[in-house]
Amino acid sequence: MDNKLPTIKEIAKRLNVSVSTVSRALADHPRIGLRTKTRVQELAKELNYEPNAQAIFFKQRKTFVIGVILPYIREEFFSQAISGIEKAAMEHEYTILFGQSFDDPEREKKVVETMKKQRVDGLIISLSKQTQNYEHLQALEKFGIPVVYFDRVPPFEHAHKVYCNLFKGTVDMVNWLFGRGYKRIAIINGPEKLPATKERLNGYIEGFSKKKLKVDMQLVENTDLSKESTYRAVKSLLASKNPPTAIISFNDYVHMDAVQYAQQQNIQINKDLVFVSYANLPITSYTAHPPLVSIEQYPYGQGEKAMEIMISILNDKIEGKTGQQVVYYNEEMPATLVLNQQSLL
Amino acid sequence: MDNKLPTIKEIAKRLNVSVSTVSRALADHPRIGLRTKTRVQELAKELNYEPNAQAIFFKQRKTFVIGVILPYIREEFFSQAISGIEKAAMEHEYTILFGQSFDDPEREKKVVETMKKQRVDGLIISLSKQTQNYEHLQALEKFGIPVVYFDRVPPFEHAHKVYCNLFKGTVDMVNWLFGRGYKRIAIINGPEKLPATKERLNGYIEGFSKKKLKVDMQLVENTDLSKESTYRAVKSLLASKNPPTAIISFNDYVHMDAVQYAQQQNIQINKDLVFVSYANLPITSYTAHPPLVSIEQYPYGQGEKAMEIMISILNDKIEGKTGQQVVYYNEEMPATLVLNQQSLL
DNA sequence: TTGTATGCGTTATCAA
DNA sequence: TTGATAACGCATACAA
Repeated sequence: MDNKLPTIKEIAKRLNVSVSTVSRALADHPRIGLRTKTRVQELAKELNYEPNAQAIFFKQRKTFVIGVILPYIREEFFSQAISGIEKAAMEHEYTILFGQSFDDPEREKKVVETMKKQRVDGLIISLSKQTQNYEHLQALEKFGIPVVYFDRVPPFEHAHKVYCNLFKGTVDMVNWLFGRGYKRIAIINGPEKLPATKERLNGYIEGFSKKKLKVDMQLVENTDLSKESTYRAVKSLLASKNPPTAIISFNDYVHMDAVQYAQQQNIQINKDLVFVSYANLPITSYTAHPPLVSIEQYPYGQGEKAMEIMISILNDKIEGKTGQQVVYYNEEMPATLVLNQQSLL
Repeated sequence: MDNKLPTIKEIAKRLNVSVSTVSRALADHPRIGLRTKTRVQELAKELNYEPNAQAIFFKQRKTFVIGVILPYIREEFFSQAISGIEKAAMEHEYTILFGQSFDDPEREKKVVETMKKQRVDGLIISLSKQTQNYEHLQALEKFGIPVVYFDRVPPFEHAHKVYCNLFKGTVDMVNWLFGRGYKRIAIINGPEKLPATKERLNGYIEGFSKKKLKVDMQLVENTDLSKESTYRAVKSLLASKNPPTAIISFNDYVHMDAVQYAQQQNIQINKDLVFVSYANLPITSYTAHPPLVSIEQYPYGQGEKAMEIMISILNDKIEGKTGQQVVYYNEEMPATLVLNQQSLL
C-alpha cells in the first residue's frame, strides 16, 4: 500500500551499483555500459520509478511552478483567462499554483507571500480592484521572481503587462450608438483608479469629440463593481432630468446587474433604453437581455500571452537579459465590436 | 535587482556564526543566546529572509501542495468548489496546484502525471465525464498520495468521496411537480455511467412509485452534457406523441441549453412547459428563465469538505492509520429544493 | 550556548 | 565504464 516512491538509491542498492551509474543509465548518458543500462532501466520500469521533481528542482533552484492570482475565478472572464494560462504552461512543462484575491488587497498580499514561500518561478496576476500598494509585488522582482500583470494592470510603467487597450473600442462603440440614433449615451464606468477605467473614459470623451459634442458629466457614473454600487449608478442615471437612451457598462457583469435593476424599474430593455458592454462573455447568451454590442477582450488569449511572456522572461533570464514588456493584446487582435444575434433583429 | 533570495548560510557568513546557530535563532529555539538571537533576527529581517519552503519540504518529503483537477473551471459549480477548497487549504497552510481535464480522460491522465511528478501531497479530483479507467488514480494511492473525489465520483467503493446524494432530492422534486399538477414529467439525465445519473434516475422512479405510477421511459432522455446532445434530447421529448409538461434537467447548464432550444421552437417557457433543475447556480438568476426549482448542491461546501478530508488523511497518515471516507455531503446539509423568486409569482 | 556533521534525491565533477 | 563525493537549503542529533 503505502510504499514510498522508489529512488535511484533504491535501484542502486538492489542492483549493487552506484547511484551515479543509475543516474546515468536513466539519463541515457553516453558513458554507460549497455548491459548495465538495460538492467537499470528494466528495474526502473518495474518499480515505476519516476525522478523526484522536487529534488531536481530544488537542486536547480527552479520549481517549474508559476503562481496565478485572480480576483474571482467564478467570473467567466478569469476562468477563460486561466485556461489560456494553463494551455501555455502545459506546452512548456510549467505548472500552476492557484490563488484568488477576492478583490481584497490584504488577501492578495497574503497569497503573494505564500507563493513566494513556495518559491514559484514567476507570478501572473490580475490585480484586486482595490490594490493601491504594489510593494509586495515589486519586492518579488527584486528577488528575481518576475511578475506579469494582465487585464487589471498597475498604473506604473516599469512592469510586464498584457491587456486590451479599450480606448479605440470605446470610440467605436460610441460612434456605433450615434449611428443608430442614440444621443444620450451614458457610461457606468469602473473603479476610478483602474487604468481600464481611464481608457474607457477617454474613449468615451473622444467619441463625443468626434461628433463635435461635449460630454455631459451627468451621464458618467462609476461602480465599484458590486451589485449595490451598480444599482445605485443606474438609479442615479434614471433619475436625471434628461435620462440616457443608451448605457455603456464597464463589463458584462455590470451590464447584467444594470439590466436587472432597470427591469425592476419597469424599463423596457432595448426599447426605452439600450445596453452595450465589454467582455463578450459566452454566459450572456443565456441571459434575458445580452448587451446589444460587446467588445471582445480575449481573456483566453490574454492569459496565454501572459504565460508566454513569463516563459520568455524565465528563458531570457538564463542568458542574463531582462527588460519589461508591455503588450496591448488587441494590437495583435483588435478589440472588436461583437453584435449579438438578438441585436440583429 | 536580481538578488538571489537570502539563505541561512548567507546570514551565517555575514555574522560569522554557524548555520545551525542561525537556524536556531530563527526558530526561537531555547538553546540560543539572546544577543546572538537578536543579531540574527535583525539581519534576517533586514535581508527580508524567508525560509526556502522548497528545501524544507524536500527534506520533510512534503510539499504542502494539493493537486486539484476539475473538468471545466468555467462552470460556476466548479469555480465555487475550488473556492471552498482554497479556503480550507489556506487555513491549514496548504496550497493548490491547478489543472483542468476539459472532460478528456487523456488530458486528465496527463495532468495527474504532472502532479505526481510535482510530488503533490494529495489529489482532489472531480472526474471527467468520460473517465472509465481509474488505474492512474489508484496508482497514486499505492504510492502514498491520497486521492479525494468530489461530485463526479468513481463508481467503486474503496475511495474517499464527497458528493450530494440526490436520490431524495429528486424524489422531492418529482413530488413537488405532482403537487403543482404536472403529470407528464420528463427528465434529461446525464451520462449514463455517472453515479450521479443513476441516483437521479432512481429518485425519479421512486417519485413515480410513491404515486403508484410507472415511469414512461419515453420521458427519460440522456445528454452527454454538450449543447448539441441536450438539444437532441429536448427535440426528442417534444416530438413524442404525448409530450411532457415538465422537464427535469441534469443540472443548470443542461437546463439553460434545454430552455434555449425550447424557446427556438416557440415553446412558452413555464407556461406550455415548466423547467426544474439541479445545482442552483447564482448565474441562473440573470437568465431569462431560471429553473422554477433547483436543488442546491453546495459546491463550496463540497470543496471545503473534500479538502478537510484530505488534510485529515494527511495528518492521520503520520500516525499510521488510513481508511476510506465517504461523505454524502447533503447528509449534513440536506439537498434543498430552492424556489426561484420568479417562481413565486 | 555554539559548532559540526548528516541526510533528503539528484546531477555533475573528478577520480579510478 | 563505473564509483565516490560535493552541492542545493534546511533541521537536527550530537559534540564541544
